[in-house]
Order: sequence, then C-alpha cells, then structure tokens
Amino acid sequence: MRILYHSVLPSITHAMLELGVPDGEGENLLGKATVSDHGDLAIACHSLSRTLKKSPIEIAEELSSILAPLLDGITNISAVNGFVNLKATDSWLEEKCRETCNDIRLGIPLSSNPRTVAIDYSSPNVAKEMHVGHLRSTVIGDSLTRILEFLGNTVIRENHIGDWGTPFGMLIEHLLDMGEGSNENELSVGDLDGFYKTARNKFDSDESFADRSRARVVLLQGGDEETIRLWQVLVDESTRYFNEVYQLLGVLLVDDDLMGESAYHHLLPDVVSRLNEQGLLKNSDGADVVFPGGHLNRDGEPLPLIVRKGDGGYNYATTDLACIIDRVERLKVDDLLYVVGTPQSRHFQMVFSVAYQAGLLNESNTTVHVNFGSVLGNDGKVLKSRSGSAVKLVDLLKESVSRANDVIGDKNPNLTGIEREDIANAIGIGAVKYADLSTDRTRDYMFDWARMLSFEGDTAPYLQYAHARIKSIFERVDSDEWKSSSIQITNEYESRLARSIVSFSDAVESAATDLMPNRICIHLHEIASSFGSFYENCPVLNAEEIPIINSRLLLCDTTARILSTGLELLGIDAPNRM
RNA sequence: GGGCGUGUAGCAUAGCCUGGAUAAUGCACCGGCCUCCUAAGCCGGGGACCGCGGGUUCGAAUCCUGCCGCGCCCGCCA
Repeated sequence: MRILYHSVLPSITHAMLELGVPDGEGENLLGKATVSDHGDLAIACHSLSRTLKKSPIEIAEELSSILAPLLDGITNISAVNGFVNLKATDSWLEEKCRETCNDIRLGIPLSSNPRTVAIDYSSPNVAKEMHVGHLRSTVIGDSLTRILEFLGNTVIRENHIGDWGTPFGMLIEHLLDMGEGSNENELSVGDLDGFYKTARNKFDSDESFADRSRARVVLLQGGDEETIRLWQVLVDESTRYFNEVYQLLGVLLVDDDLMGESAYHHLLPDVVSRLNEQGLLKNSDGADVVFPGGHLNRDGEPLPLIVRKGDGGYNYATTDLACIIDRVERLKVDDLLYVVGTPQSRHFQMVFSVAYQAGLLNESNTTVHVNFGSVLGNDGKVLKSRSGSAVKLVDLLKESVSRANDVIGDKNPNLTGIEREDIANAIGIGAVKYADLSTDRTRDYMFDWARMLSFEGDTAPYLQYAHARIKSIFERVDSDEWKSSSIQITNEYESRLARSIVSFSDAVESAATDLMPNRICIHLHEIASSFGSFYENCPVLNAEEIPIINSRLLLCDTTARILSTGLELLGIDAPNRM
C-alpha cells in the first residue's frame, strides 16, 4: 500500500531519529507486512539491535510507543516478536478509499516524466500463418502499449513484419506458378501455411524452381517493377489476413503501425557507412562486421555482429540498426522496446551495444528487450513452427470463442443474438489473452488447451464475471445518491475490499516499471476475490441502513471500474452481462 | 566447452530485483452453501525437506558460491 507507506514515512523517520538510529538506516526497514493479519506495513527491528544495544523486542516496543501518538488516526500499532506492525485504521482507510472512488483515474497518477516509447511487437511474416508464438508478442506488446499510454506516455506501435528477404523469391515464383487469379483462395485465411510450404517444397526439390527463385530475389532487390507488383500482392493479402486476426484478438494494431523490413531497405547501405565512419567496421571472412565485445564464439574468439554478408547482402542486424536510426532520429523516440522471444536476447544485446558505440543512441535513450519464454508443447519441448504441428492462432481463438458460447448456453440461456456473440467473444478471447498475460512473461510457456480455455479459477472470465455481477446490482438502482456517499467499513469483508481498491495503483505502477502485465492480473484477481467474499457476505441493496447501502454501492462501483480498467489495460473486454 | 536463463504441493503459478514472523494463489482432491443482489460463485479441509550442498546474516525461497536437471544461444537465417 504505497499511499499508506508515504503517509507514515515521515513519522518513522522522526521516531528513528529519536531512538538514536543513524540517519537513513531506519526508514529502509519499513516494508510490507508479510502476514496480512499482522498489519499492512511492518518494521523489522532486529538489525537495529546491534547499534542500539538492545533486544529487538525492546526496540519494537519503544518504537511503537513513540509512533503511537504520531500516527494516531492513521494506523494502529503493535509490537510483536521484534516487529512493529502498522495497520491502517478504518477511518484512514475509509477516507483514502473514498478518494480513490471519486478519482476518475482510480488513484493512478500520470507519469511525472512522460516518455516517447516505440514498442516493437507482433511482427508476423508475410505469406506465413500466425501461430501461437505470435500470440505472446502481440498480446504482451498490446498490453504494454495500453499501460504506458494510460500513464501518459506517447507510444508508437511498430509492427515490424517480415516482408523482405530471400524467401520472397520462391514465394513470388510460386505465386506465378499458381496463377495470380487463384491467389485469393490460396492466400486467404486458412491456407497461408499451405502456400508457404508448397513453395518451400518446390524450392527444395525442384532445381529449376530454385534457380528461378534466386533470380527473382535479385529482381526484387533491384526494384524490378513487375516483381515489386507481385511482391505487393503477397504483402497486401497477408496484411489483410493479419488485420482479421488482430480484429478477432481485439488488439490496437492497425495498418499505420506496419513498418516492415522492406521499409528500411533503402537505409541499409547508410547503416554500414555510418558504422564505417565511426571506425567500428571490420572485415572478417569477407563480411563487414562490428565486434561489440563481451561475446565469444565457440572457439573463444570475439563474436561479431554481421552487418553485411560476404555476398554483399544485408541481414536482420543491419535492419535492426536501421530501425534504431529511424526511431530515434525521425520519430524522436526516447525508449525502444522489443517484445521478442528470449532466444534472441544475445542478438539484441549485441545490436544495442553496437548502436550505443556508433552513437545511434545516447544516455537519454533506453533499450529493453522485453523478452518472453518459448511456447512449449505438452511434452515440455519447444513447439516447432516448421514441423507443421504448430497450432494456428485463428483456430485457437475460434475454438475458445466457441467454448465460451457453449458455457453461456449452459449458464445464462437468456442471452441471445448479437449480445451473446459479443459476450462469447469477450470471454473466449479474454481467456486466451489472460492465460498468456497472467504469468511471468520471461518464463517458458506451456501450451495447454485446458488451461487456456478454462473459465474457472484465476482466469479472465472470473474477473469478467465479478464485473458483470456488480453491473447487475446497478440495474436495480434508480438514484445516484450513492455517488456522493462516504465509505463505511463495518466488517472484515469491506475492509479487505477497500484495501484492494486503494492498492490498485501499486499494481499498475509495478506493471509499468517492470514491463510486467502479470502484476495487474495478480491484483485484479485479488480484488475480484475480495469482492467475491464481500458479495456473498454483505448484502448491498438489502442492507438495513441507507448509508450502508450507499457505501457498499460506492465500493461496488469502484470495484467494477477497477476491473474494467484493469482488464482494458490487458486488452480484455468486460461485458456488463454474462 | 563458453554464455544466458530456469528449477517452489499431483499439475500450473506468485513471491526473488529491495532478505524477516505459520511460503501465497488457482486447478485437481475431500466436506459444506442456491425459498435471499448472476453458484463462471462462496465457506472450510488435506497436500511443499522452496532442485541438492556450502557460505554471508540475529534471520535465506529471496543474496553469494559449487554441483545436478532442463531450456535457449554461441559468424554470414530471422
């Protein structure tokens, strides 16, 4: 509880001084109580024992008697086992909770130092199916976008699609073989993989096709008009498909966010010459490289970042450097975020390092590889996209929506038509997104249908359900006098709920600083759970006294707003009914 | 071989950065709760040598170190 911490800190400092604790040593001991029964905050006095030459128990007792008058009305204080426990008083909590309830931003301040942030995420490949691997990047990046924007930062979404490179030779030749007329069918939702694989197979087995493909790559890179036109057909078909998936997923990405590899193509020679001007460029085995230092190859020799291959072509390191130049110099970006899987961490370390060395970035910039774990199969091994067993993203999403629809039929048959469709969508998509967002993103991710599509326990539907239950209460409320009500804490359920309400900002702040959306999930589950107990145990509309009814309505309303706001930050809808 | 990461109940996770008091949550399991604001819910219960061994500390899941298991990366793919 950050606000409580700040409320009591000056008094702690004062009390420590009075006890004779050296400056700065005492305040650091103030922290969250590990056992909530004991209090909200606690001071472990054991480490003071040496300097003060007293037992921790004595110190804790003295400290509490000094603090008691200072914090009168803010916290109750007790000394146990050498800990000073601080527990917010009901009256303090009532006041602070009411402030949060009345705040449009639910207690979350705007950043005092807003930044311009580029977030590189999603990045599917043209003419390739989006699979579950793309889900992570897309969903995490989308949530981070929402969170950082909510805090007042300027976010530039960058969808760095794979729309350039050698595979396009074979894809274009395959397109020609198929006949352009049929591309509509072949490239539309459902068979992108078939198109790619067929092309790949032909490339591997048919010598003349392979030759044509290689020749086509040369034409493409040379800017041949007809080749570019065919390439554009592939790109357009694919982006149309990506947009369908994005729409189904409900993410913010739109065409304006597309900044594919091809967009940087013309800048690549410039990247190399700038590195050369900085004296960083070396020639190694015929390739132009930079040695950023700090990385070794298998033989213990320095590992280079290759920016121009032996055959004169450029590779992804060059493109990534071009991106940095573009984002920093044209878009005036402060922070660069890359929502990309952990396996690429060394690549990013090297690229960032070279970018700093070349002066493309300076101290005012930050670069973060927002890494995430691999998607594993039930066997605990990484799902391979090439083996063909990868699950298509659309299939997964549709399956989830369909299951949600079944549950609705079961639980609430009154819902019909468009409303039912919308709700099935919110639940089905929400469940999948939440399954992805609610764990530490850096850990590997076990692909598990049951878990992803589960609508029980710590899931999006649980949160949505809590939200919908609250909304149903307000369908019976005519007056809005509760809006100006005070908060009255009359039992443990209200007290726990109020604590959850007041702490929402902690979670959002933590999610933003560490770029960890799961911190929000944890808190939303906590508040939904607090609400669950409250709802079962505290009659709202049937309470006996009007002030209690109004207080509870205000708690309900705020809980609903926190749930919908929190879910929105995750990119998940919160329907009013379900 | 080197580097990076990871190991918490049957399963899945939180907590680890910033060390504290009976290690938190969900699924599964056992037992209760719908004449009453949505039972996708609520209440109660059992279940963990926090991978193993050292070290630092008054105190270690958390910090350091060694080992073991697993994963990823280690020069012209992205």
